[in-house]
Amino acid sequence: MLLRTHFATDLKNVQTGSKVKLAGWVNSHRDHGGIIFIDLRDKTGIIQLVIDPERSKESHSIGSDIRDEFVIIIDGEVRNRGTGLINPRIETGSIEVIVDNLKIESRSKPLPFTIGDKNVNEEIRLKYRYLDLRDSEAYKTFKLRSRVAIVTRNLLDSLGFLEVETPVLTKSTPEGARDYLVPSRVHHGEFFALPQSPQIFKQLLMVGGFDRYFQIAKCFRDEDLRADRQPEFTQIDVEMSFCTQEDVMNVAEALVKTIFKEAGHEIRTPFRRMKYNDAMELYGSDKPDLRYDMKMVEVSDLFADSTNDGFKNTALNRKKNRIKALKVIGGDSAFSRKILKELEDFVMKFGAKGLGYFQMREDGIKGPLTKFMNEELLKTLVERTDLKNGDLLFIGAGEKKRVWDYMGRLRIEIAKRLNLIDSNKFEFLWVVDFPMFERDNDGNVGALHHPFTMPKSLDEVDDIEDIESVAYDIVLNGIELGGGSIRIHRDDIQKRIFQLLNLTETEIDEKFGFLVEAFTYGAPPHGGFAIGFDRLIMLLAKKDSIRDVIAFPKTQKAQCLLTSAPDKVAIEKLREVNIRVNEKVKN
RNA sequence: GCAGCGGUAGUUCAGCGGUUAGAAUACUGGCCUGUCACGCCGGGGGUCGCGGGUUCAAACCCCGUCCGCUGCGCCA
Repeated sequence: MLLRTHFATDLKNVQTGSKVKLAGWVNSHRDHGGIIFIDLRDKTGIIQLVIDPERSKESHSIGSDIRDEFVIIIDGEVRNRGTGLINPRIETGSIEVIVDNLKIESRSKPLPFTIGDKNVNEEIRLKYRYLDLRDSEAYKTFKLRSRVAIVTRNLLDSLGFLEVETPVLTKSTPEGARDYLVPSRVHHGEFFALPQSPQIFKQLLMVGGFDRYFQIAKCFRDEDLRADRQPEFTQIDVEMSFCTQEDVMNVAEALVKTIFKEAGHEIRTPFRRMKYNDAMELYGSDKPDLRYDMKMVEVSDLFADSTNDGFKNTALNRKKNRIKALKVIGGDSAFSRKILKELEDFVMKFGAKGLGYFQMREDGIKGPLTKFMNEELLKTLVERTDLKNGDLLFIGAGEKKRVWDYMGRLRIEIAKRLNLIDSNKFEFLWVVDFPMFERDNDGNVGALHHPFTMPKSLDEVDDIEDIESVAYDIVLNGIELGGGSIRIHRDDIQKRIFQLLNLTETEIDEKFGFLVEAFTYGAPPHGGFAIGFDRLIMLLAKKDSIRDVIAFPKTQKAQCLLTSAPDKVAIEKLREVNIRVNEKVKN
């Protein structure tokens, strides 16, 4: 026998007078002493139940005991509500179900918070995540997530991609993020690592001749969290053989287009493209938000002739430094002295020594820096930046990476403050031609993308940072949605890259020997991409936090408040895996 | 690791050195046959995150600590 015949909102399409069986939660109840109203909720929505003692005395006596969030199962009859009794605020507001038989299936204690109340602290909502998920908006979000996963599988299947699962217990590799480690019971003192991505395995699948692979893969990185970063997350991982960068981009675009269509958005392909270097010079970011303009303008040459030694010396070393101007249309009136100070403090957090500015007024260009420039230079500056009355021009000067970074951040900050961002827009962009290597603050050379990326050339160059790679990122509205590259498929090139990354022969052999060896047995040229699945859903669902699109997310301290994981384990279990825990030592 | 904000009734908040710590809502007892956040009358409910200090007196000031959020570092 069925426990229910319909979901709540199905009843819109049911003949009045039909006998139905319904099941769900009591969303709210209104007991008038005589008649009782219950709003019954299931995953589809709400339907009003009426319990009338004249119809069913027994149901009425059970019904008077009912409280919110009880789980009930009822038999009843669908009927139209009388005139003036229609509730336009619910989908089923013109009908109701008169109850003939009522069963309380499961009782509920008073809830710690009201279902759907978004003002409740996240801490309490995460502890009772199963209650938070009862909200219909959460259901909608996860329905979207499910749909996107399904269209992803269908599209990639239709393009000849094979879904393959790669190991979760795998090998720790030296580069990249911190690994989550899993002790081996069988091998004393040895550990598995959880994969940061299936990168190496998917390349080995190409060597295995699978030609086209995909996976909706869980990835793990033991790094500190952000609003859009969780320690375990999901990516759509794709790899293909005998392909060019164009082939990979076509697949990625087709996939993104299909996904957005499923979410109700028609988007145009192909996406715009921009070289990494242009992105940095114009927007100070490798993931520029193109929903608003505000490009940076190079003004080093003008300051080279200024009478301020600081600016002048910065300007003269064009290889190392930049002086960038950022125009804010109408910014002179929009930004008070106090706000200018706030913006200066803002950029100084990111290493700026200060923030210069010019103001365009009725009677000419003003500002603290005008005294260092002659009329001719000021005139050129106004022309080059197309400065109009009422505009403000910010000037950032210093080491180029630093200037790119803080002026890029300033651009975003100003766009937020002036409401320049159209939240309904989707601006896609391919950022291409990434550098192969990058030096960190200590001067150590690392791979910008990852060490399996094909360099455009390994010929001798002045600076290792000048070597470009066949790598590309998909950027949407200033967020890195995903990225990929053409990979190295030759053992000699792969070895050379590891050497340039200062790995010793022994390290290469121990950590990546199996990969390099695989390339000695006939490896096809290959490449691919990965898209951050959670971030993608977050954007489509217009959520501010990745936690809203993950069923059981972790807090910023990487804990699960629902299960209290991670947790201590019994000493016997530790002994079994040959681990002893040290006392906590401060510093 | 660092910075900012927050932690007071089940929940959301007010109180910011001086009676017995309040409000709304939730909960609960009673009444109520057309409500839809039902209504009306009554009732109960607090480790003011935790520990220490200053003070005649601390939810309030100081120090430490824990937790949550946002960001920085970190995240090939």
